Order: sequence, then C-alpha cells, then structure tokens
Amino acid sequence: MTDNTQESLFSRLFSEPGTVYTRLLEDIARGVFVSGDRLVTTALAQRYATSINPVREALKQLQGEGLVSFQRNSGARVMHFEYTTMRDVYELLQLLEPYLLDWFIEEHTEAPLARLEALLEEMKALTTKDVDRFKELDTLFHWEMYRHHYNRDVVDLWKRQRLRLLALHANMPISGSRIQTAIDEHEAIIAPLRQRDKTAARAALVQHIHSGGDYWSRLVRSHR
Amino acid sequence: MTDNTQESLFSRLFSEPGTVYTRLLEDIARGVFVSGDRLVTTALAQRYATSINPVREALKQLQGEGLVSFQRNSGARVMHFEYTTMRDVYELLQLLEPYLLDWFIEEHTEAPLARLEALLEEMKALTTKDVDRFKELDTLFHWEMYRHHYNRDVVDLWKRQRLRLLALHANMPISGSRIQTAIDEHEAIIAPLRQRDKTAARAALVQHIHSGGDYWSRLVRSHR
DNA sequence: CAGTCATAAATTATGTGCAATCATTGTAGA
DNA sequence: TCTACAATGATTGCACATAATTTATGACTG
Repeated sequence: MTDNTQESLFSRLFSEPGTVYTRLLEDIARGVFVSGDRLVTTALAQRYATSINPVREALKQLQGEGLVSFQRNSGARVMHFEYTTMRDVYELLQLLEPYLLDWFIEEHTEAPLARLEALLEEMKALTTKDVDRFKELDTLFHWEMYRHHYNRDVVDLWKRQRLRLLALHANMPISGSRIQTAIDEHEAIIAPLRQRDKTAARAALVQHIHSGGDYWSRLVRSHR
Repeated sequence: MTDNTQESLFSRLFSEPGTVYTRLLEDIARGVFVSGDRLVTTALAQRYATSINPVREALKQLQGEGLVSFQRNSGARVMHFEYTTMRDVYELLQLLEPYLLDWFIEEHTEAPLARLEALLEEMKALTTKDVDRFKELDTLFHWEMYRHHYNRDVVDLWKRQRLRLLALHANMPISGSRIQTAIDEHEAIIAPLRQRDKTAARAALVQHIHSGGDYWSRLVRSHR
C-alpha cells in the first residue's frame, strides 16, 4: 500500500498552502468557481477570513497566470473557458510535454519509475466513482515525470496549464471507458521509458494528450 | 519612408499604456531595473506618482507572469536572470515560435509580408549605434508574424518570454556582425514565407533562434 | 587591530479600514 | 416601451497601524 492517497494534489504542487492565492486556486481547480463567475473581493475576503487587499493581490497574481480576467472598474472573473480555450491549452501541452519528457527519459533513475507504477496501480484499483481521485492521479503521473526537469519555467508553465485543465473539467463526468483508455495509455508510456526509447515514449505521450483533448472537446460540444 | 519609427514597441505590444503595470514592465524590459534588484513599493509608488496598493498589485501580476519574484516579508525583486534563465527562455521560444509560425505561413495575406519587409528595410538602414531600435525592430518582426494567431494563450506567452529576453539583454552591447547576421536570418525567413514553404521557413526560424541564443550565451559568459 | 556577534534603530512589507469613483440595477416619468 | 434618473453595490486608490526584516551601531573576542 502506497501513501499516495494520504497526500493531496495541491499540497504537492504548491509550496505555500493556506494562503489566499492557493485557496483561490484550489477553489477554481475544484470547480467551486466556474468559468465566467464574478469574483467579488468583499465576498472572497469573508470566505477566506481576511481583508480585501490580500484578495486583490491574489487575484492579480492569478490574472498574470491566466486564470482570472479583469475588466476595468468591473472587477475580476474566472477566465472565460470555452471550447477554444481547451483547444489552446491542449495544443500548448502538446508542445511542452514531449520536451519535458525527453529529459526524464535520459535522466530518470529507478525510483521515479517505481512511483509511476504505483500511481498506475492505484488508478487500476479505483472504482469508477472516484472521478476526482482519478484526475488527481493522472496529474500526479505526469508531474512525477516532469517535476525534476531543469527548465523550471517550463515546469511551472506546465503546472498552470494543467490547473486550467482541471478547472475546465471540474464539473464534468468521466466515462469508465475513458478511464480505461487513459490507464492503457499511461502503460504505453511507461513501457518505452524503461528502455529509454525516446521516440516511442514521445509517440505514446503525444497520442495520450491528443486522445484526452479529443475526449473532452467532444464532451464539451455535447454539453451545450 | 514607413512610420514604424513613430510607434514605440510597447504601445504595440500592450493595450493599456500608462498603467503602473505597463510602466514597470517597460522599466524592466529597458533595463532600468535589472536582475535581482529590489523593487521597493514606496519608491515605486513615488516613481509612478501613485500609492502603494497599485504598485503591489502590479508586482503581483508580474509575479504571476514570471518577471518578478517575492520572498515572504521581504518584498519583491526582479526575477533573478542568469545564464540558465536565458537558456530556459530560448528553449521555450524554440518550442513556441515554430508553432506560431505555422499558422502565419498558411493564413498570411500580402499586407503583413509587406510590413515584414518594411521592418527589414529599416533594420538595414540602421547605423550600428541604434542598438535599442534594432532590438525593437527584431521583436516587432516576430510580433508581426505571430500577433494574429488564434491561440491567444501562446501569443501572450511568447510576448512575456520576449520581454524577459529584452530585460536580459537590456544593458548588453550588440556587435555589428551580429546585427548583420540577424538581418540575413530574417531575410532567410521571409523568402520561404512567400512560397508558403513550411519546412524551409521553420528551419530558418529555428536556426535564427538558435543563433541568437548562442550569441547571447557566449556574451554572458565572457561578461563575467 | 580586525573580525564577529549581539543589540537597537530605521526601513519596509503586510493587513485593515475608509472615502471616492464608477457601473449596474431598479424606478418613475414621458 | 423607451429614456432619464436615482440608489445601491463594488471597485479602486489612499492613509494608517502592525509586524517583520534589513541596516547600522557598538561591544566583545581572538
């Protein structure tokens, strides 16, 4: 039994939990606030038991990260996510992830591979109802591969895009078959990793991202 | 005679000039504040003739964009730029620019091509002393190709990375031979654009970015 | 005498409350 | 029904209080 279940996704991805910034990020990623929602400073100040200024600063930071948008004299909203947004994010991930993977293929030791397989095992053991946990595991799987990359800028960038994706998917269902496909795809990535077969691993990753983007975009269209 | 000289770089890249955010960005990109400099809120408030709060918010936004770093209870500093930072930025640009270029190759009309050539002409006409103007023209050249791309996220991302480069290079000289090489490389990009030869244009662009990264990294090392 | 450490003062960051401006909503009148 | 106007609510910017850090000063030690 691994202790993956004990640690939450956000405690791993963020160094300063409990801050207004992190809590807001969590609420957006979890779907408490969804695309287009107004983010009223006074209300948020109450929610996080603080005053207006810290809230404003967190919002500005999130604006810089592309998760919140401002309109002059009209306050902040959760960035408007629509079909094109998702396409944009997936296309960016399609650029970043193969690049990040390359380093991992060359430099990884045995330990992270074992962790990847532990994550995979937990995915397989999940019942289809633990959708949120599956999303977390999926994210952690990729995180495990990229987190030690030397290019911290790109790693942070990847993190942000991944969070936007989580926010986009927060209130959407996942079919059992999609989960199964994702598990298979992750397995198809691990296999060439062992042999440090760069082209095969890249191909599997590209396929995995493409497949994900495809699934969600179809889901978004049908949810209109 | 074109009127490129009349408009500044920043008025083209940013929609809201005059704000604290934009002015801070300009000052960082221009090298007024350099890598590691403390950004004291009270001093900035005086400089921009405003109070502390707007300054803090601009700093937080810039933190989100990766240009400013915060230390708890110790305020903000210009993000620490060193050799590895430059390498990271160039590697990211190497991912983004070919992607952005693809769209331009397929969709461009005659007008932007003409503007590219006008920019090129102005570069050629420059004396070697107008180093700042050359950097602006170089940026505007790429901007002209990418600015209409459908993926606004990536375009904004490119803009930020380009600004970080400007900040990194702000107080460094450019040799006359480097300017000439850059001009040649731009020409090598325009030629295949006309014929919508994607592979050739991409190759020329990749070469151009690589060449730039190479030049600056050597310069940084010798400036120790 | 030089260097280091501890202590004190000044400076700065952070958080709170408050006025003014702007946008939005609702209402009354044409 | 549409327009003009008033009232409400929120954003924005500002001044202040508190807490932390950085800097400066002086004493002590090798």
